[in-house]
Amino acid sequence: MMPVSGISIGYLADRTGLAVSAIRYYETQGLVEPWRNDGGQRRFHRADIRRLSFVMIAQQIGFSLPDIRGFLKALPGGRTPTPADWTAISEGFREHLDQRIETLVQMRDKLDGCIGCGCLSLPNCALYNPKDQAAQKGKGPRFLMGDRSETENEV
Amino acid sequence: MMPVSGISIGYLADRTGLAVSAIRYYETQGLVEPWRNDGGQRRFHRADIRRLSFVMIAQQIGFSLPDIRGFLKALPGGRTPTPADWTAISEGFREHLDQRIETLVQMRDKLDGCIGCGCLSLPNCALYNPKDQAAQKGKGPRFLMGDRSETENEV
DNA sequence: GTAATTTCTAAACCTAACTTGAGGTCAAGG
DNA sequence: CCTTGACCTCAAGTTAGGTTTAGAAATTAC
Repeated sequence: MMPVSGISIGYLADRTGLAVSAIRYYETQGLVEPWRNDGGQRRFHRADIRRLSFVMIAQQIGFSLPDIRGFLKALPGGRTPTPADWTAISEGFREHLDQRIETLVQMRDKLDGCIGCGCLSLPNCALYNPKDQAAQKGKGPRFLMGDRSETENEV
Repeated sequence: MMPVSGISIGYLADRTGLAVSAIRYYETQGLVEPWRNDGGQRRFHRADIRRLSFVMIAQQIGFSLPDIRGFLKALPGGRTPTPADWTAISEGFREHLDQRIETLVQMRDKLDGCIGCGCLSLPNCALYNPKDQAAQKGKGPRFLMGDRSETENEV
């Protein structure tokens, strides 16, 4: 085995495309855990290139940094994802993506309906109402677009 | 015609489901333009219920407040969208949604590819690289997941 | 052995979209 | 008249995900 001298933050930044400041920030968020050399500078594992790449991909897919920290912590020993880990995790990613897509498609369908009928009254409209907001109390828009029930002479 | 006395911010909040503070904020962003009564309190048009509902829908579809202000300003006289306006605008909304969906679907396809091949080297991976970031300089992850080229004994 | 880079820390700053708080006013009911 | 609730302004706080800055110390390059 070669000595594990570790790589510098600048090299890691080059290899991942992240800013040095971003990597330091990720450390505060528990996404990487470098050690320090004698001079007090951070040293990273080479595998952290892969680890941070994983972070970047997960972000693109829509996960927050706390989410991602959760994924990483769930791995045996909190290690950086191996190929096998990646296969398992990416299944979950796919489901997340599927859901996001599904939500948008539903929104699009709803929008098409609104265009088609032209009524603009949308009492059941999901557009402004992604998942839960509707059920809250008696509040919320009752006749969203166009409330012609009361005296409205304008427009 | 009845006198246009206008509605209060509290009533508008009730009808739209927005917080009073949010409506005041929207005013600072140029999304509504109430006038004041003798006591200095805001008075809104009844049509502003519809106007703010429009704002909420556009937000759900992914537009920023400045974007939305643009839509509203583009309308004749900066009026609240009428049914006819809505039909025209919603076509544009649909395109925006289509694009968002398309982006996610491409990401999903890419992800499927990564799962399938299991190589984890992703030199051309679009996942972390939504649209432009790749072209910048010589930077960026070169072998994203797993850079086995140099001495790497750890996983 | 210098000079030029890199890295260090801590705190402040940034955007978006709001909320909260302090301190004061306005309007309606009893 | 007095109280209560809705409203007012302005400043500061919030969350997410970072960036910027300043001054100092470590490392690398020549």
